[in-house]
Amino acid sequence: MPPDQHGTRAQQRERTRQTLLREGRRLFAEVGYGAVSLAEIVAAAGVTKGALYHHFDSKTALFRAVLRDLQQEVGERVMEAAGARDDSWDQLVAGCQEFITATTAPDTQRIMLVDGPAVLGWTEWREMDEASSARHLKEALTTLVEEGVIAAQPVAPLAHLLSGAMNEAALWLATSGDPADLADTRAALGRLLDALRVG
Amino acid sequence: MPPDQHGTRAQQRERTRQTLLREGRRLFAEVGYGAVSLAEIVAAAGVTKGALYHHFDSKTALFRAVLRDLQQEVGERVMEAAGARDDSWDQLVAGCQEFITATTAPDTQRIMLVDGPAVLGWTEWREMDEASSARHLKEALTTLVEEGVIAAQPVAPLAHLLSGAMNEAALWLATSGDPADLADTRAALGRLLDALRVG
DNA sequence: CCGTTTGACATACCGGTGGTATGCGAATAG
DNA sequence: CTATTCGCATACCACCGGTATGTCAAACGG
Repeated sequence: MPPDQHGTRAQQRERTRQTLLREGRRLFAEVGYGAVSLAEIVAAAGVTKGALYHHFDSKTALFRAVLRDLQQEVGERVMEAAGARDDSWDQLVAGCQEFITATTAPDTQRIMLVDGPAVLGWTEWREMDEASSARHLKEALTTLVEEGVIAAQPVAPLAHLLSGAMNEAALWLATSGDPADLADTRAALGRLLDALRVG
Repeated sequence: MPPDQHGTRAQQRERTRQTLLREGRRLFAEVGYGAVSLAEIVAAAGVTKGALYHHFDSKTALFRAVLRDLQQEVGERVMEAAGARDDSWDQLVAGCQEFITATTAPDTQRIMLVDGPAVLGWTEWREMDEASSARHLKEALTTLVEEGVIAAQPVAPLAHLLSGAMNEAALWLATSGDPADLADTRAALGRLLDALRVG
């Protein structure tokens, strides 16, 4: 009995779970958490409510799982963009720019930035954000303080200010549609970041 | 028939309406929009659902009215704080600081910053915010650009970045509880604002 | 190979929710 | 004094999130 092919059972389970997550993400993004019913989600996934509640404890739990995946994806994109640079300062700037780009996708927005805090509560949302992307921001700022690139100061308030600024900017850019706004925002953010450097 | 005392009728109507708004605001703030039912609201107000739907079209409409009042109050506080200063630059700083102070009240937060965008959608929430407080921020920045205090640049992206930064900061400060965080945040925000000044 | 068990779902059902249609009684108008 | 308006209560509905139970094939032990 080698467990080489412990197979069809767990495979099917995972397939169903992924389908639920996929359709849930799509519908949450399209119409928002409050406006989508479990009946719609399970219908789109081709299963029933029984299947959904077999995989997730509640509608909120499904949303939480969707959000976690999304944040992980964004976090990886940010880390990848930052990792392509050598200088600590360049890593910060690249990471911030990539974050805005990644979260400007309209689908992602509603889940990550709008419904997330409302559905899970701001505290839990913050913890999840911290675990995925805000942590990288804090680490980058800490490194820069240690290197003396930016003035010595508590990094937590700074991280929150910057995180909030980028979130709101991404939200705005998604609705503006004007490509010039993206460039202007990047420029403005760059100026704000530059303010941190020791002169 | 002078309409001097067109009286008890409209008075009672307004009394009921205000009671609904008061209890609605309290419950929305305490447990959040999704977790409070209309039954609870009308029970707390001492009326029935018939009364609520006579005054408001829907649960969302009641929330919208509550949010509008709240934003107006915050907007007035910000304008008052700014009006106490003469210099344009001081007005901006005072207004920003007052905004953070005003929106750090835990009750206000959930309605204004968390549930607001999720319930009404980010677009409508932005329009309402624009009408109450973000407009003042834009105007202050425009004035400062005209006066040459800060570098010539599009004010819209800047306003969004700052607005988002302050929103997130207020959210964070409400949960941190540490008074030092407030001071640190003000200092950090001050440094970011200083970055805008022409050297 | 076969009975038994497990587990991944489907089905049936429930209390409660936002929303609506209607009824009613007092304040107002004429 | 009658008619009408209107602020609100009552009764009711479709639907939603959540639960309890049933079902049938895959996994397993012998």
